[in-house]
Amino acid sequence: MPKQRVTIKDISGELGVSCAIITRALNDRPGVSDALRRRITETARRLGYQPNSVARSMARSPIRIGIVIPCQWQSFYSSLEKGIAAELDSLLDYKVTGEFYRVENPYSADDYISKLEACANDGVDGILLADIYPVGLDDLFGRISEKKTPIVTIGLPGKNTESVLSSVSVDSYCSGVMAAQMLSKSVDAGGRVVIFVGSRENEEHSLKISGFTAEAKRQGLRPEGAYETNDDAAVAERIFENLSQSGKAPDGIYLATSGAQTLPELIFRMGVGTRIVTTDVSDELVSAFRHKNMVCSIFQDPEKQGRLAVRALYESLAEHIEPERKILIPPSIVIEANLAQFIEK
Amino acid sequence: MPKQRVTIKDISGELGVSCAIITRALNDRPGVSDALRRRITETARRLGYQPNSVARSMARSPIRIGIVIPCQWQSFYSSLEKGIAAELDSLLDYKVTGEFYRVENPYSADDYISKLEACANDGVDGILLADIYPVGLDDLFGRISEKKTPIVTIGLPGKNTESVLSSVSVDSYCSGVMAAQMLSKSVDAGGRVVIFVGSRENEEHSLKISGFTAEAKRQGLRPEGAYETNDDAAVAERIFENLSQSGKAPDGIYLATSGAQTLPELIFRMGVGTRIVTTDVSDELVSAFRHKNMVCSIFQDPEKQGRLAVRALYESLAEHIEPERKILIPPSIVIEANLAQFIEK
DNA sequence: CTGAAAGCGCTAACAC
DNA sequence: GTGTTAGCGCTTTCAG
Repeated sequence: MPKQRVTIKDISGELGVSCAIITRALNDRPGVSDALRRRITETARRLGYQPNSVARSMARSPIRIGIVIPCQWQSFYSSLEKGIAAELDSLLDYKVTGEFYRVENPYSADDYISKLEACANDGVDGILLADIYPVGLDDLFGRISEKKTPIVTIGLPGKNTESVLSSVSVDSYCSGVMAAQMLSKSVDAGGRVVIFVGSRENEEHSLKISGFTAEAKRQGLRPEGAYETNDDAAVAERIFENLSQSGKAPDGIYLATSGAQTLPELIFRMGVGTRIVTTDVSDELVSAFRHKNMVCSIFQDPEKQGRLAVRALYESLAEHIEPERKILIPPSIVIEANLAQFIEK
Repeated sequence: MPKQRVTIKDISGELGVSCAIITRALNDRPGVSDALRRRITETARRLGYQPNSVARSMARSPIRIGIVIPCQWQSFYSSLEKGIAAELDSLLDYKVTGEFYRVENPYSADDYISKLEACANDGVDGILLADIYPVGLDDLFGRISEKKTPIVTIGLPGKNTESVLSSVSVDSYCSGVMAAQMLSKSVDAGGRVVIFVGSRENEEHSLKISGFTAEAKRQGLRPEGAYETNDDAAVAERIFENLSQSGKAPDGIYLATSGAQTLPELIFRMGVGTRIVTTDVSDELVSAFRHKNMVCSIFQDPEKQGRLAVRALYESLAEHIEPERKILIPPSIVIEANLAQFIEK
């Protein structure tokens, strides 16, 4: 019986105009005189009007989201896709549907471009673009036709960001800092530490290097280099063996890419004391957590990245809510005791 | 243009009955012949009908949730309330409203009972009950009048759980295990560790003790006792000083209650080497993270507990979804590097 | 440029 | 027991 919520009907009553014109005005659609539009927005604010998102999504025409994503090829992408699918699913009642466009060769910009264009030509209302690996999207956006379809990316889009509504990624610099701090709890002061990444060209990987190196120094450790594995387990293993050749294996390693998850096992077999911080949690990695050299993993929550990206796009499309330009997921620390929560999903 | 979603209209067409009777049947409401009810549920399943929650919440009458919660007295409760309020807020468009009943004296069962009854008498559709500290709810449920209003608790409800629809709490045993594992990364094998709790009578605290003690042993540490602080900082400090009297301060401490957050500062001032794991993140604690003795904090995410509790109650009330009887929040590890994400909220 | 009317999918109130 | 009607708050035709 108290103050009900304000509806457009209230505004309509207050102003003596029809509901139809009010929606148009409030949703920035054409076909309203400037004078009336101003009066409407004005009284809407005065009355404290908040659109009812439930009623809105009931009435509007369906929203179609196109998803351009590499074929599942790393565990990262399959989790990512799971998150995207989950969020799409929860938006089903809101008349949102997703259409997947799968990129066969994730190293080919051309493949991305053709899928992006196909997607835009199909007339989707918004596009979700999973990152190109290992480089940014600069090249891409220079070449695709200028549709005004909003794009949300997963992974940092590189320099050419004007055409991107929002990007979702992990806070990579923070990941690096966290790895260094965790290592410093198990490695004595003055210990030598290294970082392995996929490719330095990838902005997120280079941010991890910066964060890790800076913090390692601050913690009194000795950072001794960043190595590129190209996400090839064999390469990673070779590099590590070379490093240990001279009899002095590093005291700590931050394996900052989820592309070479077999390295920990090699390190255990070698019997060196190197403490390890890894990235994410794949099946191969699970058993490693029991080993004494394993410090923790830094979890990037790919599933959450997928969910947030869909949601940002939806809110922009449906509720006219401008998303943050850059959505950063804070990484989590995984140890043996809380491992379960990161794999069950 | 493919297959649209199945609606009750489709079922109605299929069976030649009205939509009204279909809702009744599908929502287990009286006034439908058993035969028809069966036919309806049958074809609903056959057609793969999924109720549209958006349309449903538009049409139904409002849902009122009563929230019985202590006056904010620990930081835990203010975060909890923030989470509850946030979730209620996001359910506004779904015609859900919350009414708060604040308990003045959280140590008095009588106060809880009177508020619970007031709440039930006001005719709310569901009740959210924040835990009684430090004991369980056993005493309570023995005495309140037997309304069938569903109750969701925050915190373990003790033995008398039949009357509780669901309980939301942190995974306390896991917290204990995590604390022990984190300490074992900084404390040498054979090190002596202790745990401080609020009260052993509190089921969650005693679970923390079990988890911590068992895992400390497994990690080769020497657990040397669990101490009750009654959430009194002065008591906690006195106990710690006594422990260190003989010149042998413990090598590690798990401060498993958020009630005595000033202890770390004392330990720093004493200049002993004791490594510290704390609980949650309060303002007093923030500066402690820079200290070398600080290992981490185990975050119980009170805000999330509040959100999940509201959601469980809502889904049960609105969507007839039976919640898990016991919803366990996995704790998170807080170190200096990721501190920000836990305080900004 | 503005309004009237229909309807999203479901539920509630009332007839039959 | 079952059907009919009238909305929930908003958007979307389609007239004017």
